[in-house]
Amino acid sequence: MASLPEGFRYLPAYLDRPAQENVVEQIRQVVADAPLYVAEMPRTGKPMSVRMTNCGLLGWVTDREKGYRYQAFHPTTKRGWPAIPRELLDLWDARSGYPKPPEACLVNFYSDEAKMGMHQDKDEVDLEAPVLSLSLGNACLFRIGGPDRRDSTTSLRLSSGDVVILGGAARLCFHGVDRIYPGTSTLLKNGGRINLTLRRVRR
DNA sequence: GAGTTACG
DNA sequence: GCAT
Repeated sequence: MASLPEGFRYLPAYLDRPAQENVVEQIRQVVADAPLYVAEMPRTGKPMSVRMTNCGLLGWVTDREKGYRYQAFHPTTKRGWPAIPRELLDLWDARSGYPKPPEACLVNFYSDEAKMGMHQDKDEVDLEAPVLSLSLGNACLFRIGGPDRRDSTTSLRLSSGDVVILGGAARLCFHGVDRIYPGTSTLLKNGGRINLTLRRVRR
């Protein structure tokens, strides 16, 4: 029986349905300004199955040439990212336990076929701040291990409205999304799943 | 190695 | 389908 790392917090059904609908509307506005795009793996240029965009002062991006990084503008439009919606800033204030505001909100859109390989979030300078994640739409099978890629892992089904926080020892633990469960939510009319992750990037 | 696949 |  594998155990979850210290600092991992799971808040099931943290947002009720009206609150989820509210956030989805805010994210629709973000996407209207900063369109979803297909990110590329460093060096190989292989496309990721997840489509992404960001809001906040900084956004996490990746492409073949420059690899993983944070930057202040959308890779396609070259415009600055839209602001993080107030509801998400409030969520951070309520649950992160961190005094400074988040600078980045990565918006990952998973089609019903999309996956995310096991990885660490380690492109932030400030690794003391937790990463706070909100799931919207179809459920997924989330998996988290330890700080070493070979560490044993635990799988967890995340549903719409669930919040997960990676802080403390969990902050640098490998994690990923093995599958989406199609048709498990009516929140998004066209299916799929949205994951929002709030991060503090700079000290 | 933020992908892909193969094997129990 | 799920763990690795």
